[in-house]
Amino acid sequence: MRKTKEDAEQTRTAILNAAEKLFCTQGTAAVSLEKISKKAGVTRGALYWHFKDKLDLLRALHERSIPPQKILMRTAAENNPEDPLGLLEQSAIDMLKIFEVDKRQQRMFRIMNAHMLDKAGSQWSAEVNIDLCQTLRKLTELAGAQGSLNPDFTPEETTVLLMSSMSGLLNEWLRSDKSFALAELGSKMLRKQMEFIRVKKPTD
Amino acid sequence: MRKTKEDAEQTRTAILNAAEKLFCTQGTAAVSLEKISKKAGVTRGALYWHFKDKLDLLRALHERSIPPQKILMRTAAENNPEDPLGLLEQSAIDMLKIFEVDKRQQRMFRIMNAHMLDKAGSQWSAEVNIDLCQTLRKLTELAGAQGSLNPDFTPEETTVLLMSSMSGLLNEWLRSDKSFALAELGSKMLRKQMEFIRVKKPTD
DNA sequence: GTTTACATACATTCATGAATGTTTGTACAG
DNA sequence: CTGTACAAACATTCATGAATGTATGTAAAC
Repeated sequence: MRKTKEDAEQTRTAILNAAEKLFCTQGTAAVSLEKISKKAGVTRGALYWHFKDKLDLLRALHERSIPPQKILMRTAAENNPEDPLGLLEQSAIDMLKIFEVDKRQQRMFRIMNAHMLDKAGSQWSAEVNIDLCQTLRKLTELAGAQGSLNPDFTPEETTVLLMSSMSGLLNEWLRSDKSFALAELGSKMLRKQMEFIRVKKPTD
Repeated sequence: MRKTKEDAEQTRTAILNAAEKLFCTQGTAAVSLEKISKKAGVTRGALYWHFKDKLDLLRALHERSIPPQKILMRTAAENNPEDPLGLLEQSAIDMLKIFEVDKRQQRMFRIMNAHMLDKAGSQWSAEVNIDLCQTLRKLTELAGAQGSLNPDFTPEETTVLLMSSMSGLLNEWLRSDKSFALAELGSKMLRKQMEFIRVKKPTD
């Protein structure tokens, strides 16, 4: 039997990994705690030692994952935006590149996406998305204030469009079983979108 | 006690309505057949008379709903496309307008979206989306063949972009609790997107 | 009288959570 | 350095409830 702290931590992560994969493929409701612990090579006793219940497991999964939105936010928050829209575009592209190769992010995206309805899940997801929306709003409003935004679109509308196209792209990529090059096509799309989001300068 | 065929049909639709609302707000896994029948004002016996099990209920729900994709497809298939991209744009706008006011479509979109993982749900959803993709592909390839497509994008890429932005827009609209005018903003976005999807004709 | 359209009752499965048992690491006394 | 006490890290067992599915009852329609 294992007893050292390293081994305990190893068990914990084994449980988390098993849960992540099962949740991703079968949904959070369909997979029992026994399935998870079995896949992790332990019993339910171990699971209940490390986690209070299924929701606690989900919370832990959510904690250890770095959602793609956070990455975008972090990049956008760190830099001082002298060119908000350019920063936004680059951050989004970076996010796509990371998401494309990070299986954990992909799984968590699926899990949290499907778990939106189940009461508790909406809390975290909503929080994350509200944070993201506010960051985007800040950047788009800054762009609007400094006159680099196409007057056809308000900052709010721009935020909605960016949120939609990004989440839609990720969803479509996963649903189509990664049938296209995410970062490549996404970058192309973003560049074109930025063209009409930016102010038209026919004669500068 | 009710016994006529009308009454039976009425009971059936009452069950479907109850299921639709509960599934939409709480997710398909969280709501039991008893909750559904109770909300419908009947017992589980009635439910089991009309439907084999929960999946059969979902299938019936899916059958009686006209998914927004179907509308787009129908419109696109009926008309003979002399201007594929224009037809596509108009069809998408029509879809948005209908979706914006049709609560049933909104609920079904939520349900099917959340049910993607639960094995069986993916079957129908996948079928619908494959159908939609193929129709879009047909139109975009036609546009490509007749030279109205921007050479920067292949027909496949265009299909992906349209699918992404549309589904993303619907998702964002629902998730933000309808915080913006769907058809209005969607039309604006589509018009701009079509500008860069269409071939640039600087000197015609 | 036969089938429809249910309601009621019951059997069964299954996940959960708690309670308890067991083994091992670890600290400390001597 | 050795035995002992205690707690961590699990495994095992059990009780409970909830959901499901089925079997049966039954009144009205046809």
